Amino acid sequence: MAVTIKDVARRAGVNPSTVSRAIHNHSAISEKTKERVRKAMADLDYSRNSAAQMLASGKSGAIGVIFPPIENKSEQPFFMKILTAINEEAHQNKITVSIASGHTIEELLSQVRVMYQEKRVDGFIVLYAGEADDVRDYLLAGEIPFVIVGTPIERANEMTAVDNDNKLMGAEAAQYLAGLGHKKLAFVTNTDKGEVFHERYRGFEEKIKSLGLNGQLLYTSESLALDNVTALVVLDDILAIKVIQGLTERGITVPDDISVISFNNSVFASLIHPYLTTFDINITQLGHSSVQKLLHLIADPDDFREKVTVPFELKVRESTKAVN
Amino acid sequence: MAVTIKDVARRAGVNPSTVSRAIHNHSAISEKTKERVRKAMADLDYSRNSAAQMLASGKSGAIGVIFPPIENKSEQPFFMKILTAINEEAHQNKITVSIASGHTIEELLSQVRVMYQEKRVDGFIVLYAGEADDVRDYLLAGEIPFVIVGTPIERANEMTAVDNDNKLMGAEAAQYLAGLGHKKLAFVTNTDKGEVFHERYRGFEEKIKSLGLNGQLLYTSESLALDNVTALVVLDDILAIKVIQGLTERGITVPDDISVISFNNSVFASLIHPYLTTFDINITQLGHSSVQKLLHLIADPDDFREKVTVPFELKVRESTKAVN
DNA sequence: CTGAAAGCGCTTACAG
DNA sequence: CTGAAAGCGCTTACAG
Repeated sequence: MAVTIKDVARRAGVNPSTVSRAIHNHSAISEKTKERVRKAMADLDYSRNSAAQMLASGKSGAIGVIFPPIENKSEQPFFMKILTAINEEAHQNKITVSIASGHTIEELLSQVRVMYQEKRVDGFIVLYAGEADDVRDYLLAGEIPFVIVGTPIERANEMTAVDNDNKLMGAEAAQYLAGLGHKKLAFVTNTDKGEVFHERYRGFEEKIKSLGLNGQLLYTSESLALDNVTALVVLDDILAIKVIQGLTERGITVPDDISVISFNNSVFASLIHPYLTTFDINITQLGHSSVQKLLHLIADPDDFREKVTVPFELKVRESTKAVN
Repeated sequence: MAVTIKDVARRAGVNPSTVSRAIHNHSAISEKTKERVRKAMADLDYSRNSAAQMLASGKSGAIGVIFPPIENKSEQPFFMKILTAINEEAHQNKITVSIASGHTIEELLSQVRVMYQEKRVDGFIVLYAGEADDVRDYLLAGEIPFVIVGTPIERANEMTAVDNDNKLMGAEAAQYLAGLGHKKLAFVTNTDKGEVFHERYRGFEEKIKSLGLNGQLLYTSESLALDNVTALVVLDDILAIKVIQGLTERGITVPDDISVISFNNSVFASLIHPYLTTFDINITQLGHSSVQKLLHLIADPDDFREKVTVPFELKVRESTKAVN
C-alpha cells in the first residue's frame, strides 16, 4: 500500500539501511547517494511510518503537555496560548504534542502513566508549578524527562523550570507607579496561595520599602479599605477588571482617582475601558523555551537542570496615570 | 528492559499470541486462560508498547484535534473547554489526542498531512466549520475519517458534523424576550460572516416575524441606533460585554432600560455585572459526541455521515428583565 | 481453544 | 562509504 523505505531503496538502487541513514543525514553516507535517495523519496512521496521508527529506535517523537487538574482552565487564556506556542516549536522540530488533562490528580496521573509506559511520549511539559503533587513525584521518581512552566516550591534544583521573574515584575509594578508620583499603594489579591502571588507580592513589598513608600496588602474577599491609596497592583487581569468595576460602583474612577496595574496582558486587558496597564509575560517564549529545554533533556538525560527566565514587558494602557 | 508480551507469556505458561488475544478479549480464548494472563500482566506490571501495536495492527490509537488558523484562539474559552472534553472522552476509550494548530492554512495543512501520513493519528476532529478550506479538502479527498464541530456550508452531506441548533437558539432568544413583553428588538453583531451568525440571526428574524414583532439588525461597527428598542440579542458574550459598556457610557442601563441576551455562556458571562443571560451551548457534550462519532467512523469508514445536534440551555442571569 | 510462524517498516551494530 | 542481517514488540492468518 503505502510507500516504504524498501520502495525508496529499490528506486534509488541502494539498500534500505542506506536509505535510513540518508534520511537521518548520517555523516558516513556520500552526498551523491543522499541526493539519489532524496530524489527517490520525493518521486515516490515517501513518508516515514512513525510506528516503525518508534519501535526500532525506542523514541516516540512526541511530547506530552500536562494541564493543571483544575476546572477553570478554559477561563485562562494562558493555557491555549502556551499550547499553541508549544505546538509551533514542536512542529518545527518534527515532534508531535499530545495532551494530558483531568479534573483530579488521580485522573491526570493515570493519563500521564499510560502515555509514558506505552511509550507514546518521550517527555512532558507540566503547565503548573507550586507545591509538589503525585504527578510530579511520579515524573521525578521515574527519572522521566520533563520541564515545568512556573516555579516549583520544593526540590526546585532537581528540575528544569521555565518562568518569568515574578518577583522582579512585582518590583517593577511598584517602581512604575512610584515614577508616576504615587506614594500610597496597595497590592490586591484574591488568594494568598501560590508562588505567583508570593513572588509578585514579595517584589512589590521590598521595592516599596526600599523606596520608603507606603504599601499594604488587600484581599478582595473583604471590601477594599482604600484610605488615601492612589494606586493598586492587582494580581491578574481578571481580578483587575472586577476590582475596577467594584470601584466604579463606589464612585471611584480609574485612572482619575486611582491607578491600577495588573499582570498577564490577557484578553481581559483590552476587553473594556479603561484598558489595563499590565505586564506581558511573553507566553510564546515560555512555550518555545520549554520545548527546547525538554528536547535537550530527552536527548541527554544527564543534562543539568536549570531555571530559564523569560523576559516580560509592561504594556501601558489606560488604567494608570500620574498623580496631579 | 521493559516487560513485554513474551515475559507475560512465559509467566502465564502460554504462547505470546495467546497473550495478545487475551488482552483483546478475543472470544476464542477460554476464561481460565484469560484469567491466568491477566494475573501475569498484573504481577509483572505489563504495559503494551504502543509503537509495536501500531506497527502490527496499522492503527495508531490516537486522534488529532485541528484548531482554526486564527490568532485569537486563546481569547475564546471554547477551545480549551472542548479540548478538555475531547481528551476526557478519548482517554475513556484508551485513545490519546494530539493537536494541530497553525497561524496559516498552509502551516495547519502541513501538520495535518504529517500526522496522517506518518500514521500518528487515525482521524481528526476539526474545530472550525463554515466555508471549505484546504485542510478540509485534503481530508475529504484522502477519505480520512474526521468530524467537524460546527456546521459546514458546502458538501455538508459528505461529512459528520456535531453542532448546536443555532437557528433554534436565535429563535428562542427572540421568544424569551417576547415572553418578557419586549416588542421592539434588535440583533447585534460585529460580523456578517460565518454560519454561526447566519443561523442565529435567521432564527431570530423568522421568530420575530411569526410573532408579529419588530426586529432589526445592528452592527457594532457603527454606533447603535437604538430608537425605542428595548431588547438586544447579541452574537456572543464578549461582544455583549462591550455593547453593555457602550450603553452604560451613553447613560443607558442594562437591564433597566434595555435587556440583553447573548450566546455561549463563557467566562465573560459572569465576569462583571450585570451577569449575562446567555445560552449554554454544552461544550462538554459537543466534545464527547465528536469523539464518539469519530471513533465510529474510524472503526467503520463506510458508516453514514450524519449531523449530531447537541441541546442548549438558556441561563437566565441579570441582563434581562420584563418590560414594565 | 491454542501454538508456531511470518510480517508490520524501520534502525543499527557488524562486516567489508 | 555501503550492504546483509537481526531485532524492536506486537498481531493475525493458518494449522491443528
